[in-house]
Amino acid sequence: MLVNKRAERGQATREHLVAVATRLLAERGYEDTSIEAVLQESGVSRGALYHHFPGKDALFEAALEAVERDIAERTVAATEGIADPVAALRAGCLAWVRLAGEPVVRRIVLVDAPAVLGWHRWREIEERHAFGLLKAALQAAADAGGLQPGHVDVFAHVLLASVNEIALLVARGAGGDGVSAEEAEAAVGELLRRLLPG
Amino acid sequence: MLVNKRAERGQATREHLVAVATRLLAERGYEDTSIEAVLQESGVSRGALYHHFPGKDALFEAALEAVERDIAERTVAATEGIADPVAALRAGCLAWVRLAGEPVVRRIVLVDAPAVLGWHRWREIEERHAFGLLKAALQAAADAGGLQPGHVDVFAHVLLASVNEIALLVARGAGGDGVSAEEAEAAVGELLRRLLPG
DNA sequence: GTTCTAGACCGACAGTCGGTCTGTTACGAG
DNA sequence: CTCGTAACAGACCGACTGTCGGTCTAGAAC
Repeated sequence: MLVNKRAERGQATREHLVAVATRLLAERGYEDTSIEAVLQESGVSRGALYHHFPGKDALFEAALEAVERDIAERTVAATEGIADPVAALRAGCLAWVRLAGEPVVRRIVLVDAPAVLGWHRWREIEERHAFGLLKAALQAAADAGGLQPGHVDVFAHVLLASVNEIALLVARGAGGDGVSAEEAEAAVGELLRRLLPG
Repeated sequence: MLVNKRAERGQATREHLVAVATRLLAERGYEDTSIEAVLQESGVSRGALYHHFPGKDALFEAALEAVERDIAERTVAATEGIADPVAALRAGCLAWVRLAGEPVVRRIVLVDAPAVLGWHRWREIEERHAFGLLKAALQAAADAGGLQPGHVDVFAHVLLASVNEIALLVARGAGGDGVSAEEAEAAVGELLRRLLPG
């Protein structure tokens, strides 16, 4: 073993930082989460943090990656075993709407990420995770919906943006003036029925 | 006139600050735009700025309001004189996609606003401007599209999120790996055709 | 015309934050 | 045992946001 105890401990510190950062970022948002607070809550020193991450954005990006990996995994779990492409797409979208209701996902993935990393970089990361799954599922369902191959990419983006918006509507609805979870799921169904008729 | 020259000058200072802030915010984004820079570029003193705005967020919000007012006005200009509700909706969406291609709109309205003001407050402001128009247009077009009244609100959000996403896709496309303006406008047409069949 | 008021404006200052830099420690290779 | 290096420590720096006491001047009051 070239490295072992040392690398292990380093990895542990890194993961601990990401875990603490993810929690604080979800609670307070990027701007109101200070590096100082992350250091204090994690008990890690300033030097250690900057040894693992070049800056605050990088720490945010690591947290984002962790959240994305988690929700992508949970989304595929919700669709596995479904043979029909359209049904699988529907199940995936519903699972996504439910997941995006969690504050961690909402704040980090949907609200802060575009502003912190830029829209371009944000979509690059999503493409490697949940959005990649969605695009593949839509590709598989394209024939059934009479969707031209050239439109699959744009419609994948449209569908992603739509379910994200619906998830945020549900989150707002917790206060009363919004949309209930049932209404949202009905809306997702209606949306897919209209986007992919047939 | 109870107040005149004094209030006039105050208003001018305020508007000047908003104008300078809008430009800088569009160029650098919220995080990289310092109050210091706004002060320097505008020639206004620190005290004057904080006399007009309680903080950086408030200055951002004022800039956002100004941009929203502008694009709402330009969007209605693109739809006036169109009698058919669906055609008016289509024209409005196409106008919006074109407007959202401008860096000022993209950066301030679409990328930074949700993170700075929070998603909820963001949509409140949009509801008073461009989004309000869209919802009204969709309401008018609901019958033609066989849309249930209960779904109009959610679908208005879906449509807004979709055209925003398409606009951002076009902006990315300027680099080459994205979507051309023609493809985007075709996609908007196709989207509306599927959302409102009939 | 003098006085008074209040809103517009000023700029020094405090506190915080992100990031840097110079060490120090200890694991593991040779 | 020695040495190199990854992991860590924490003092420090420049920049930034927001505050606070004070100044100036247009117009009201008389």
